[in-house]
Amino acid sequence: MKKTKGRQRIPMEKMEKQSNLQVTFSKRRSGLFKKASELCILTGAEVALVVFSPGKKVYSFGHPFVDTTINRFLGQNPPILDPDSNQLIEFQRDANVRDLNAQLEHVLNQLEMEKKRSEELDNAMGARQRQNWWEAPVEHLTVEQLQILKTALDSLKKDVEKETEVQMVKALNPLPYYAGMGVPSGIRSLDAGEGSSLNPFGYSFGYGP
Amino acid sequence: MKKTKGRQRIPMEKMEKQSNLQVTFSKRRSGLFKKASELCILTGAEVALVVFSPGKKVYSFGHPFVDTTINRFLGQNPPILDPDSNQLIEFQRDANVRDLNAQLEHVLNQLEMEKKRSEELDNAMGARQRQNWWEAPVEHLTVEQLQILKTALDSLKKDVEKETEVQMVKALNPLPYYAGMGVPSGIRSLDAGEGSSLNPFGYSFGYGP
DNA sequence: AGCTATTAATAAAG
DNA sequence: TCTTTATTAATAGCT
Repeated sequence: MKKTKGRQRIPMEKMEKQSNLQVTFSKRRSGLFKKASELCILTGAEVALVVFSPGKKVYSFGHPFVDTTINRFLGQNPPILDPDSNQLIEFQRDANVRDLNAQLEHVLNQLEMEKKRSEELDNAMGARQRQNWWEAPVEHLTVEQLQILKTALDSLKKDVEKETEVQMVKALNPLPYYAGMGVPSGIRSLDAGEGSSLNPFGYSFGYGP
Repeated sequence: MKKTKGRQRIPMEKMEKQSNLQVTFSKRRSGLFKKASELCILTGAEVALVVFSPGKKVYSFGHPFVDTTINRFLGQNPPILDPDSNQLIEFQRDANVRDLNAQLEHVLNQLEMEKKRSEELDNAMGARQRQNWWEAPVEHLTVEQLQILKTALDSLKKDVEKETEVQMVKALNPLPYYAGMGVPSGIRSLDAGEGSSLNPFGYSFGYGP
């Protein structure tokens, strides 16, 4: 005997039952993000995907990054270099190292902005409201932490850049073309609640051996 | 007898055969856009999707519009927020810190994979081939550098996690902001060449020539 | 959060 | 590219 009715066709229209809507959103969002990442992996396409849930929580996915792709779409960024031909694995690896560098650069920039924003908050508004909210004047501490973080990232960035530079020289020698963009993708969610027990990126990639 | 082999499982990795890659991109792009629109219709979710093909042609989909959704994501166009809620700003910033953490996590994973790949290369194939390629046995040095990088990232990650943990506690005060539910959807493509005449959900490809 | 019966998506081939 | 299979993948309805 059949244990369940199994999948049933549903009309393509706004779901009314809140319960079903919620679970359907979760399932389909997962599927959508998976499809997006697969498209990137399979074809090397550049993708930016932003989704606001019915509950207004935001989820995003990007390859190589949400922001770079969006900026490019907005016509404000130069196109990312062509991955083109199938090449020696070594070169791919080198490209990936460069990607890490780019990614760190990205994170660094974000951090810079966060720091600025924190400082602005500290200056612009008194600590009163935030005290009410957190019961503690932790803003300065936060700024300091961010500063420390910033420093750490800076030195880290130097390391990566040094590494990258070496690799670049080696890679540029025998190869006539210049390429960037490798495997990396970025995904993030401002709220994991609706995303269930997914990894920090809100979704699991089929990376790895 | 079977006319075709039907669908076959394919490895989730970059496709090498250009012919297949092209057709796969087309098919999967269609599927992705369809899924995105279905998610909107079914759950009323707000979505922005931008895809650059391997050939750098761009396709986009948005509900209610690509731009509005992107702007909202970028925080440029904050939909009617509580005038007195600096909490929202605080929360946003906290969320961004969490994003940084996620990004670092991602970079870390990438680095891990790069390291593995390097080691595999060192073991699997002798340095002979790469020597021919680069004229120098620098592979070991690279691995070491990656190792150092890994360590640096690890400690950095701890820092961020600590910071994040603090912020999380403070931010456990979700504040979904208002957003109007728009009916219209918009989709556009800067290049119709790669787009088919398919139009399963009322979105159309191929503005312009 | 798991299961299973179905439907939907899609890799191959024409 | 468009159509037709033959399979695999996604997911609606339950628990």
